[in-house]
Amino acid sequence: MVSNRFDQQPPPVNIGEIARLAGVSRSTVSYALSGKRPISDRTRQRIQQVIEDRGFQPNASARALAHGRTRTLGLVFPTVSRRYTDMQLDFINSVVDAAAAHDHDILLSRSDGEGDDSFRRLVGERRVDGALLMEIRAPDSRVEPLVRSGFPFVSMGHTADTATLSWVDLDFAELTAACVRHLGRLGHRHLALVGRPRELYDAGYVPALRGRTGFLRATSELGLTGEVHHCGDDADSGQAVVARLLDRDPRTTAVVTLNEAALVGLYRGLGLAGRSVPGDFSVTGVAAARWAEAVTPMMTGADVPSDLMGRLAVDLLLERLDAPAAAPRQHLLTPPLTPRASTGPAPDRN
Amino acid sequence: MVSNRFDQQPPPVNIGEIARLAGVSRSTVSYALSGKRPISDRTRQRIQQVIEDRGFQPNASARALAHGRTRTLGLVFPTVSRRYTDMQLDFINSVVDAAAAHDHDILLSRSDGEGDDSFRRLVGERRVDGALLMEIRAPDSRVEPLVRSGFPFVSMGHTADTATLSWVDLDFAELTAACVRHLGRLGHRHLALVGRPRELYDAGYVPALRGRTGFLRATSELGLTGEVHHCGDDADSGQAVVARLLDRDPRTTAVVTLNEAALVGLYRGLGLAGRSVPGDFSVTGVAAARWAEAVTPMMTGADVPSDLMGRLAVDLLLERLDAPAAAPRQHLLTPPLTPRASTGPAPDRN
DNA sequence: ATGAAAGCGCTAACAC
DNA sequence: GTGTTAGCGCTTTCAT
Repeated sequence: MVSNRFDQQPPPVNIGEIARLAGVSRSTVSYALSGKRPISDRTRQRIQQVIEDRGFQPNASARALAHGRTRTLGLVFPTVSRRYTDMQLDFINSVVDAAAAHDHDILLSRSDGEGDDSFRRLVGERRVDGALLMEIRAPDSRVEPLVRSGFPFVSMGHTADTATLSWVDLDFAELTAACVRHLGRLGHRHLALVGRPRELYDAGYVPALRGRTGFLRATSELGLTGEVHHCGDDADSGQAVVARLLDRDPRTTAVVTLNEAALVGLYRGLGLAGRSVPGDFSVTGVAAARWAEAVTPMMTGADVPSDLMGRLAVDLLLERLDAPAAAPRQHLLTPPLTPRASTGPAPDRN
Repeated sequence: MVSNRFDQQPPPVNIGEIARLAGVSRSTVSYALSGKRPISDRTRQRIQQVIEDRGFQPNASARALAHGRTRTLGLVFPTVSRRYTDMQLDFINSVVDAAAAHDHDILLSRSDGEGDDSFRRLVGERRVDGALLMEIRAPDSRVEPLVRSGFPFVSMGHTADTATLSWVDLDFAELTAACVRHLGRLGHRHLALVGRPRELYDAGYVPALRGRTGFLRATSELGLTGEVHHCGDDADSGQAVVARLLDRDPRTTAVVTLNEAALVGLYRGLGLAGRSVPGDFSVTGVAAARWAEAVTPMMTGADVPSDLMGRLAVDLLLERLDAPAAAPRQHLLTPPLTPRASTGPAPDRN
């Protein structure tokens, strides 16, 4: 046993100690802290003084046990996503900040539902008051057990149960459709969709699915051809998909992309294929502004408002916690296309 | 008050209920769960049965209060880093997984130390058993209060107190030096360092500082010129820094970069400046393999082992928790340069 | 305006 | 091998 600077663990001050030193009862200290009943100025000041002297801070576990609230929210990612994407990172960030603004903390968990240890700890052991489900899929194994147990949650993305659950989502169908219409107006007749990795579709990842639906519907409504392509979440895959889509339909003059991580590679691939953007090829889609602006020429597209979404999700969840009986609410967002420099008139082909 | 599916909150089962149904005392149930004292097979089975029937799971707050351990670790980012970098994302991921492997959860916090609400909740209210400090700086306002209070923590990156604290770090000085020596062997005489954003240096961000030191020492030892440049954490800044460094010393034929997010832009800038990699310009540095492999030609460099580092940090912290009196330990990692395609002999200049 | 006391749900020392 | 009981540190009725 080596002696070191960690030895001097200070005695943990508790509310009883404060009460004793201030010459009052524990309940008085508690009420002085919560303000839930009137305390004379004199006593309050004395208590305040002692609290500051001893640096007292109420123990969170005790408080949670007595009060029934942990003031902690769970942020639950499915295990399929091995790595977080940039967009998810933004969410984590905004969720942490939004929660902090309400004196809440965020507990991170990667789990798929009931069978999962982490999930059990989170909801079963009541480590958190509510959960935020990231990367929602349909069906999503996390949803059913939560609904059944009445555990409060908000999902990022929505499944079939639109009206009975609380969620925040981007209207991917409408966003891709808007991209298609934009390209249609510019005269493009042969489009391609650059989607997310095949695994996500197989896993029922909703945004990807809805994006595809919107794309197919819009192209068919406008009488355009539209080929759908999967694409890995990385630059190399983006580069590779260009060759595939030009091979599948050489007439293609524009793409709509839902894959921001592949964007850099997409441009690289187009360069290699001898297509210049936006001269003879247009690119648009849905991505964080940061990605859209990282490429040259910068991409025209719908910017994902991660910050807003994180904040809305936290607000919705806290709302549920405060009023469990109130009707669930939803936010379906449709950010406008931000015009940049990656789309132009379809090249002449006669 | 609208009625909905959330109304049916099931009565929370507790250990007393289980004891009653199994016809034993609460302590017996507790011991059956923990295995801390022998239980007859018959009783254990009966208890087990009831537990499964009612889906009982011990309440985490109560357990934490009684046992003095929350089984939660805090992951603390300073507020300066507005967004997480890719590397930090990898850490978050690996830390969450490593913690989960030991039945622990991760609480996220953005805070700079004592004055901070989030920090107070975390350590003051004892929401977590220990903390992992990300993005350590020198001086770091989070360190002193923690040391003073004897709160267990491990930092990613190390400050002056090398031997008395627990930390995991990359030997940035040695890594940049290795890059310089590599370039020196290839005949390059005029180098530049592409660093991190100026704010990080100003904030005393240690990896950035040590990287600079190693670069300057190695270049001077080898009689090479070496110019240091700050660079924002994004592609555009990477592109911009190329112009700056070629302007400062037009003889420059190689760079060492510590800035992975700027890498794509760095390549783009070199292309615009008419330098081909590795024909007439070499690029090397420290970055996650994913980034090094995202560029063409792929970057030769030291790959950051985020996964390993996250795991080591969690192990170190749990070690501290189990044996607070043991001497602190450290891991200083020096991953080897992975040869790829971005470095070559210095171009002839006569 | 304040105090006493009964929990919150669990663990563990102390019986037997 | 099992039960009894006293906490863990706080909140909140119920008294006064």
